[in-house]
Amino acid sequence: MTETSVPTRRRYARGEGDRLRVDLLDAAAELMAETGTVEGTSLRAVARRVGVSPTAVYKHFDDHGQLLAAATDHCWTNFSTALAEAAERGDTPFEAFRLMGEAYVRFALEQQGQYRILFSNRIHIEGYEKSIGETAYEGLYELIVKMLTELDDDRDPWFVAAQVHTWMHGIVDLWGNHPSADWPSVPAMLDGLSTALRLTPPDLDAPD
Amino acid sequence: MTETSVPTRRRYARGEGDRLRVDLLDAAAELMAETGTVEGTSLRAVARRVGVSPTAVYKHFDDHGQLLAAATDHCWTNFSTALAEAAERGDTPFEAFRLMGEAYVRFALEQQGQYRILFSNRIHIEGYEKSIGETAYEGLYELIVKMLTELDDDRDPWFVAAQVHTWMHGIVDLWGNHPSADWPSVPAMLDGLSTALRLTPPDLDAPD
DNA sequence: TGTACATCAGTGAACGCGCGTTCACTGATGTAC
DNA sequence: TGTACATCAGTGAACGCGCGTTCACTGATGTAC
Repeated sequence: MTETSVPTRRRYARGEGDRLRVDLLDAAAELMAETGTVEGTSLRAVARRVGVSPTAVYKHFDDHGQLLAAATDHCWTNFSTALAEAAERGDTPFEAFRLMGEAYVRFALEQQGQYRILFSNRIHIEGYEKSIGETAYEGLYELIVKMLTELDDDRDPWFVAAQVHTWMHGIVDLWGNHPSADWPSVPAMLDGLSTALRLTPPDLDAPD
Repeated sequence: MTETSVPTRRRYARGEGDRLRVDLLDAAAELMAETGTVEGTSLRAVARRVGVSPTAVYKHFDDHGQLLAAATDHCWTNFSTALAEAAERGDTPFEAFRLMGEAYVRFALEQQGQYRILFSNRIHIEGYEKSIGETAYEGLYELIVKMLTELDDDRDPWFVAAQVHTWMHGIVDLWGNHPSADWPSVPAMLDGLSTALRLTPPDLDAPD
């Protein structure tokens, strides 16, 4: 049990050495996701998973911190992509909003480790100043502008976006960290959010 | 710089040895709060801060995990107390709700480390199964029951409590983890929450 | 077509460190006689 | 009032471990001549 069993890796051909960089990032993201902590992900463990000596990491990253920072960026890309793809499948902004919400919850629950790394882990790595997932946030902002327009609603879309984002984060983060507690269902909470923030299609608002 | 400088601690008198237990819990909570991680808080560091040898810890805790678990409970108590005290200062349930909300945000921002430990850190310590801060949650639940009664509102208080809690958590957690992002102000978000969830005093609801 | 050589993709041993834990101990102090 | 002793509140050295990082190296491979 717990054999070392290096997966008999073949070295990359001459000129393809940069591919190891990607392998290291994937492995680091996996490990960070499994343990749920960034700082607890050791350089040696990442190298071990790829099947390479710890020294090889230094060919691609200055030090441990740079490896972690790059791997964190890797997770941001995964998250933004998932949300953008979901939103694209909606025909109306309201549908897109709902699909995006479901994708958000799905990513947070299925890729719990990655989500935690992005939103529930303060990362203090020297030189790493990446702000909150901007691509994803811009997509949400645009959706909200469209919905408010259709609703003839003059609320500040930036404020509403902050409301949506904080609430969504609270839902999935508390659920992720306290799965045993007795929470309402996901659809119920998403419905509740749309209703409370008045982000439902116009025809459903009529019989108020 | 970074001198060892043991603070010339005097050993506790005979019969008072249990006080070291409390000292260790305080130091552990402090360290956990400073670094923001539970697992990263070493037994040796806790002992060092108290001014005692690592071995002394074993007189009061079975092992490293038990120390961390007990220190986490310590933080729960601090949090629940802060919220309960704030709520008591309100004359109406609506006032109490607002005060509790402000206390929640204050605790989360001022005692950021402690807050993170409670809500943003999954703790996997064998034998530690403490669920989410029940005392604090019961206080919130009761407040919501009172408010809904005064408002003649037949919503499920348990569902509304979950809405409030998830949203509050999302607000402070995102702010804590991404302080550089451009968020609305605390009072604005709290007002927005009360309004969206219709938890404002009855006389303010009239001119709808 | 052959061969010397620079380059590339790594390796392996070693370092000093802090860690959790165990073991045998020490020295002050209250209590029994 | 005196003293032996059990108890209590700790200590100090040692262990094996995984860590980040450094250093000198190795062996395959494409390229220049």
